[in-house]
Amino acid sequence: MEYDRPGTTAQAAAPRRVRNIAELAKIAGVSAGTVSRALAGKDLVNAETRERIQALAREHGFRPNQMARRLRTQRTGVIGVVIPLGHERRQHISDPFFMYLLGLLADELTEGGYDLMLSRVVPGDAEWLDRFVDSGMLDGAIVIGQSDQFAVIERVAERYLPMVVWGVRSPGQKHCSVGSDNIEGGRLAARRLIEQGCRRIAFFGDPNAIEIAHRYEGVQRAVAEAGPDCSVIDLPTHLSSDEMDAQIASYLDGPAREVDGIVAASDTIAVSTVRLLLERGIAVPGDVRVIGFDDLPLASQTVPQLTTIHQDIARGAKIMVDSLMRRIAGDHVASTVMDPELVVRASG
Amino acid sequence: MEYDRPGTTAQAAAPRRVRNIAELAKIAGVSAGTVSRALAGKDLVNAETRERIQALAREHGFRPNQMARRLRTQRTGVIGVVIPLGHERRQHISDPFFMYLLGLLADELTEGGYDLMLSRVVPGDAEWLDRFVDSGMLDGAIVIGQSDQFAVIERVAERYLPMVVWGVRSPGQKHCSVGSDNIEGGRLAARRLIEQGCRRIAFFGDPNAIEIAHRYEGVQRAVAEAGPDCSVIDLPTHLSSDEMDAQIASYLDGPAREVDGIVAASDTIAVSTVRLLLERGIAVPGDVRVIGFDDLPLASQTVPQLTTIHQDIARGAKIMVDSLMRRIAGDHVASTVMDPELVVRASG
DNA sequence: TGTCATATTGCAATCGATTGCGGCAATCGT
DNA sequence: ACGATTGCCGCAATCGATTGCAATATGACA
Repeated sequence: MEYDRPGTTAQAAAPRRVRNIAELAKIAGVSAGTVSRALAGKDLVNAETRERIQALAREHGFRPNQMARRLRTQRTGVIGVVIPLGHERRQHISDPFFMYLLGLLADELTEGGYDLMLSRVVPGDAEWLDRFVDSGMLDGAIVIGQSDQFAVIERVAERYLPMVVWGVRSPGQKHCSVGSDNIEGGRLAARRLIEQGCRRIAFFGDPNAIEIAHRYEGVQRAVAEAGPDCSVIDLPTHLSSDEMDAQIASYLDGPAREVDGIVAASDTIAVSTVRLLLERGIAVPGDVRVIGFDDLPLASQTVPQLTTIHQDIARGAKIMVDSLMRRIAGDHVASTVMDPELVVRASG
Repeated sequence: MEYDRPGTTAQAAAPRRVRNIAELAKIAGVSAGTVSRALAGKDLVNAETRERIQALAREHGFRPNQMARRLRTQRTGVIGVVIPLGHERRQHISDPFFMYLLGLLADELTEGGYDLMLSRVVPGDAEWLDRFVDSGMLDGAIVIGQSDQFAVIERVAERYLPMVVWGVRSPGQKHCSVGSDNIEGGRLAARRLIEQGCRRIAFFGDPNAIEIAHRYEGVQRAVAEAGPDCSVIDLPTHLSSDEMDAQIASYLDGPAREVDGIVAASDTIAVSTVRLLLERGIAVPGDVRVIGFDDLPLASQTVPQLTTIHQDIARGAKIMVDSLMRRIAGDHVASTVMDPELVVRASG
């Protein structure tokens, strides 16, 4: 009574793995070309043999090598996503804004049958973006944030069309960007503070990134419009996501001690700021009002919930992917600037 | 006086783009093989010609096609990262835990010269993982979370070695996993609640994912150990990240009305829970204590800060990449189980 | 000057799938 | 019954870089 003869069973259960089309062709008794067509489901091959070949492929666990297919077809089905971390000392991808946008992009792209290749780049030289788009692995590229690499992006955009960038649109800019009106966003934030009675306002953020610079500019404009009794505190710039807490603390204990309103360049900064204020016994929004930027999910999860400038990031992701698809198809697609909105919650 | 003759200058400034090695070889007056070796920096070619070719490549903006190189060398330099969303209805990648781990993995992998290919998969059939690892584009694979796909992962692991999985280790398991002792974590959380005087405890999470099931089991054990006056409230299971708020609310207003302690299956759930409790005028931790799981950055950013079970995710990421590298090299690497720790902050 | 070692470079096969073109047989039309 | 059409399939070139081996040139040495 041998129900299970080792070896025999194993062999039958798991046939020798087929590694390429030629092998499968030999087994099926047809040519490689036919197998290729059959697996692709083309109707140039007889329906019967097509199914036979597909069954054989399944049985032997065969799947065509994508690398070869892509080399031949010159189409990779991969979109590269890259964040230039030019203005950041330490190198991490785990910024909540970026992660959130990345997730949305992944959803949109997989929807369209594309894979997503993630590359974190710390621009050491001027060629980082060239290397990325010339890698020959990409059908298109998405750049998240211009950081301080505007010129580099501009140069590459001139010769590489299927590229879309999250960030600001500047006059005369060549590359296709999608983003919010950051100046207007900054202005909205500062106006809100001013309307609520704030007079000494601080901006927490690093203007080396161009988007942040725009937000700061918006704040300055709103303050200027408000008249001479209203002012912006000048702060030392660098606010890396690395030692953010310590730096914010040094602001709060130093030059920003006198402020009654803070515009944070991002929700992440706002959240930390609120927490540090509360730890010092300073009431939010009682003593100091804080306004964030982005309106990430976390903005509504904190206590107090964050008053912030809403960017429609989900729509932005959709537009980016859409614009990219059309650029891949050869269309010329213009930049998009979305309107930011003030969302009043509890912190400011 | 013609300083600038249009055409001539343009041609000199931007030479015709070279598309492949053969073209560059023709320009350089050597063979394709030599160009390949020169660009790879091998010392088989004369130093002088090597530099000449490299200069030529730079001048013409040429970079070898990675697809072809990878086809030939059978090495892609790409690690695939996939999250199976088996137990989730709606499909989004933007879960904070996943995003955080992904960021860390990206950092580790890019450090080692690898690119990262992201794939969000909603397992429709049993072949999703086969397709992924057989795509021929990957040197290795990282699976984040076993979801309800344990069996599938097990099957693939038996024939595909370079794969590492974030999640639980079960007795006799074939695949290489890295994760925390979730049962112990659940127990730690419940013990803490019990020590603080809680007697009616609820667990918020969906046990269809095996890790969550383990955490729940830990909670049950601790409660059982605490004696008969302590109990766990039974809740309807599904808690998708999609409509989390509404579901938590329905718990709080329904079956969990009487609880004095809550173990949340993740910090995300804990944060929402705390907020919803506070909105109902229920004090945390005064009336109800809440303990999270993961200890994500956001756990220390909320008010009140979250008491939670700490997983050393950064170390986990490092170990995963490390294990994967060694598996790619052919080593057999065992699973890793890390010890979770209770971090007492303010919520519980 | 002849022989042999060494330094460079060229040649051509190779990775694995795709696809235009041509061939062959079965079927159709008259 | 014979030429024309159609359906199905095979052949071989192709995508672009890599690499083992052969070939050539150069220099060293006796």
